[in-house]
Amino acid sequence: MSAIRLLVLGAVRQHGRAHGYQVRNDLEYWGAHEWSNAKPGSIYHALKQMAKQGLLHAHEIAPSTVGGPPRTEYEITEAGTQEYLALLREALAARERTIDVLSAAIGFMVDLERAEVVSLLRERLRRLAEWRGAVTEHYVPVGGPEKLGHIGEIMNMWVHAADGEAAWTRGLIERIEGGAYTFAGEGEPFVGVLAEGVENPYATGDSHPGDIR
Amino acid sequence: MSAIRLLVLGAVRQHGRAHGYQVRNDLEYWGAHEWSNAKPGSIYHALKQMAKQGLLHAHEIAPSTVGGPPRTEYEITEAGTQEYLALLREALAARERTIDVLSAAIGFMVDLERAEVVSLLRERLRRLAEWRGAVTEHYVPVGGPEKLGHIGEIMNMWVHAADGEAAWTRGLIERIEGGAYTFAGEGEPFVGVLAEGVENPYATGDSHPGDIR
DNA sequence: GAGCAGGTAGTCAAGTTTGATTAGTTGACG
DNA sequence: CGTCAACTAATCAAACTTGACTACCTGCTC
Repeated sequence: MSAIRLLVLGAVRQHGRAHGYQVRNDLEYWGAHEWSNAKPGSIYHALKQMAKQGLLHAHEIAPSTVGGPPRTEYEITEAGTQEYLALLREALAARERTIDVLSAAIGFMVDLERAEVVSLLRERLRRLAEWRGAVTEHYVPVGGPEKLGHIGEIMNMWVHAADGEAAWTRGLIERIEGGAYTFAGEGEPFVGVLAEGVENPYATGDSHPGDIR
Repeated sequence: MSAIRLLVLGAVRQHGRAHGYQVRNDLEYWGAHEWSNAKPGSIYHALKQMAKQGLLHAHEIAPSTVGGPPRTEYEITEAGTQEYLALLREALAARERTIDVLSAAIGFMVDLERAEVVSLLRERLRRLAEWRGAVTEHYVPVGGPEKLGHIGEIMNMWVHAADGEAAWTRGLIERIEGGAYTFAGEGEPFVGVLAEGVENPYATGDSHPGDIR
């Protein structure tokens, strides 16, 4: 799974109704162009594709207000909401290799309820542990580990990565159980999109740091 | 950069001359189908593409020995070797987000000289530190970090990941400087491909662990 | 001796991603 | 008043990836 569908669905959903450029702006606001494949082409493609699949409803808008090319506004459908929640849950629980899907999922996690997020993160821990076991047990050749030579460093790296991720996940669980943040059904949600007409303080300025991706 | 070009170039190079199925088998032997996008389609595509670009030389082989579809054997060109080494160096030095490129690079690192590998890994450390600084400094909003809400967890995750990677990299540098493994120009190289006719002890058996990718 | 599991070698269509490019509008400056 | 830079909005071709599929042969079993 790439992060793009999750990001686009999440953006459209928070707006209620949004056209491609708005989505694109939100993703830039979130810094997604730095840590995911959120290029214009991918975003517009994802919108069209998901409209074709019935996850979004496309409204053709007359090219009225500012001129320029005709715009299409999208609205999330019931099927789209289901898909969004499914992607989000899977992203939180999966032992993902890429940081982009997990980043997106953390950004959207407050769309779920507190208890569910905790249980998804626990599932993540379980899968990390399972994988760690599989790597250490399964990839050791018959003649003992020393037969592996430098190849053993690959497994070492994986185990290291799994341990690091697990530690971070445990920390996050603790903070969430400790009452941090505001989740679904707990009142005033966190506002994560740009209001129309507000400038983006995190825009892709020249001063921005080395390519984060 | 995806890992596939590096993997395919490395495989062809170790064989001297190889056809698609042989490359495919090597990658499976290395477990690459578990942690990279090394599907048949991608492999054959990469071979053709790189032949078109002059990185590989394609020899058409009569469909002689066993029947079946006509095979093409590939040989790495001078340009291909240059590209391979460039990809390898970049993969070792880059603060990569994906584990697949780095896994491949670790597998091939002994094709370089010991001193160079160490210096590339130091460069990697430098870039990790730079990135860490950029994340902590740049992504803090005007009103202080508490304004970030749960979004701050994303940066927290990145910092965690960077620290973990740096720690592992330092460990690897230490082991290499301590004399571990056999690098280019140090005699008998490590044999990393299957000889023709030898069965693969790590084949995709049913007993293999949960999807590692 | 029919047929079926499995190995060998590769192709293909559909979907996705990338990077460049188009095309119009607005603001700013000399 | 022209024109140049930047913004808004989107498209396109080319490349890449995916998962399923073709086709052929060998060995084994019922």
